[in-house]
Amino acid sequence: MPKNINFDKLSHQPAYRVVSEKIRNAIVSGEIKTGELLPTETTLAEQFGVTRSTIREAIRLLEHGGMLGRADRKRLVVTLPQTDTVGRSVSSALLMHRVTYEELWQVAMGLEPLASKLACSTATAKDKQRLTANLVHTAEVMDNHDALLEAEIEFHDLLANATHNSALLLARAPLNELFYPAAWGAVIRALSPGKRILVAHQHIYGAICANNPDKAEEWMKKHMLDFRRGIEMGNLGFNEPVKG
Amino acid sequence: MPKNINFDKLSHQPAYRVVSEKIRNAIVSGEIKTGELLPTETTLAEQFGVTRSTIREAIRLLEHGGMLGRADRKRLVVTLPQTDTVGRSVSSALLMHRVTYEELWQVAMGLEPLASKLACSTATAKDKQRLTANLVHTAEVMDNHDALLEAEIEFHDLLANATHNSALLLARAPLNELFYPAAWGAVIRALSPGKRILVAHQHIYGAICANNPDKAEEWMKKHMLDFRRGIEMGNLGFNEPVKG
DNA sequence: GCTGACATATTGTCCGACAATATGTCAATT
DNA sequence: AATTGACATATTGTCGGACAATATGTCAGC
Repeated sequence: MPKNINFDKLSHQPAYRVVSEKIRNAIVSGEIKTGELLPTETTLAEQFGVTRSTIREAIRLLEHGGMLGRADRKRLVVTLPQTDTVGRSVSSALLMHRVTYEELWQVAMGLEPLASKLACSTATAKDKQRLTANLVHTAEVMDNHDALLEAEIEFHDLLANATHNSALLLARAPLNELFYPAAWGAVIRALSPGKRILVAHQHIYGAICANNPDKAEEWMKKHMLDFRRGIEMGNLGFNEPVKG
Repeated sequence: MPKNINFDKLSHQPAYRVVSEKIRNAIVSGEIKTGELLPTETTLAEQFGVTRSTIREAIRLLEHGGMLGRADRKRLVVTLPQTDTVGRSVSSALLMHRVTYEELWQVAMGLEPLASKLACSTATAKDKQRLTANLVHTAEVMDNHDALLEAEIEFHDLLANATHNSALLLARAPLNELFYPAAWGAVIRALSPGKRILVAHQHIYGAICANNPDKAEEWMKKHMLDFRRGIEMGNLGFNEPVKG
């Protein structure tokens, strides 16, 4: 009787994938530090024992994630993935999943008040200064729909940055890219809520400067609920998929 | 006096980037639907008027985002990016940013109670059935550290899936991959809190079945705070960077 | 010391080739 | 009729070499 040999399904990974994974490991493990130049394609090809074409495909795999940037448009340099870079691939995924405004709003309801609360204890002088400048600018452009939208988005982004929590920044990246531009844009065009927006922002900012986390959180919640009412009043299709 | 001609700094994007972007647009705009096969490399090369190598590099750029998968290990097929696939690149980014357990915990504090609350009204019978099975299994393996950790992670994942909110799922993907395995793992090994975990899960599950969002949210908060206390009691380096 | 010419290095793109493998076709066999 | 096997075909993975464009380094000349 023949032995029952158990062959494990051999996983024939293409070479460019293997190479890519090796480079990726070298990067996240810190073996190649951020800011350092990646070896040239030819030397990489020699080291891994493959052709330059294969190396190039492996590099492309990583390039999209944002961990590789261009130093001088020639040599590649290891870079810290920026929020917006990573956010773009997440946003693509969400668009393909036909994510609705409602779903994004729910996430925003979870993250934005949290950001407000955290920012109270983490915001630096520089952060507060940027927020101040944003408020001034918002007051100036209150009647310009496009400029107002831009200022509104910037406020939320500055606030999130003031937490200095990279996990939070990445988690809310799709809000910047998908949710606010489309949803706030619609509300602003339909209702011209410049005044209401500014007042809410001012209260949030005030609470942060007063180091009052609860109040900051509460006002951000109000702000988001207010926004939701705007969507509903304008009958703007809260349950429809976001269109990129 | 010569006219002041204003040349805009021409941005010489490499061909593989342009091609990649065009394909990406075709995909997210739905021009190529999910499940459909991507044209073969040679036809793409003819259509875009570039070489196959260039096409291949363009494809690699998209492949990492998870919007392209392999149908039969040959032809490429357009696929819905899975949570874990997208999550992996986010996790890489977070690792490079030297994200701390504390930061991830803060995000978890924002998203997990939210998931509990939302799941009350969205969980299907199938979802609840899966949760039940998880609870039974958790009770069985309560003294096996590895199995308990796995069950604990699965509970939170099932809960999040029960919201059927893809934005929320993507936002919390790094928790599954980075936070829970390392942090919960440490707590479980140090304190053997199997009983406490199970009780908390049962309360959350009970609140969902009773359609009591406030209670579900509250218990999840307790659960997360409890976990944090565990970390602090064990003196397990809450403020250190997560090691991948 | 600065400038400009020149060689060098590196990437972007092209071309052609071949092996491995999945798919389709069709005849032979049971 | 259904299955099998042989064979041609299509497609991807990998190779090797080639050349243009451009950034970098070097060195003479002013």
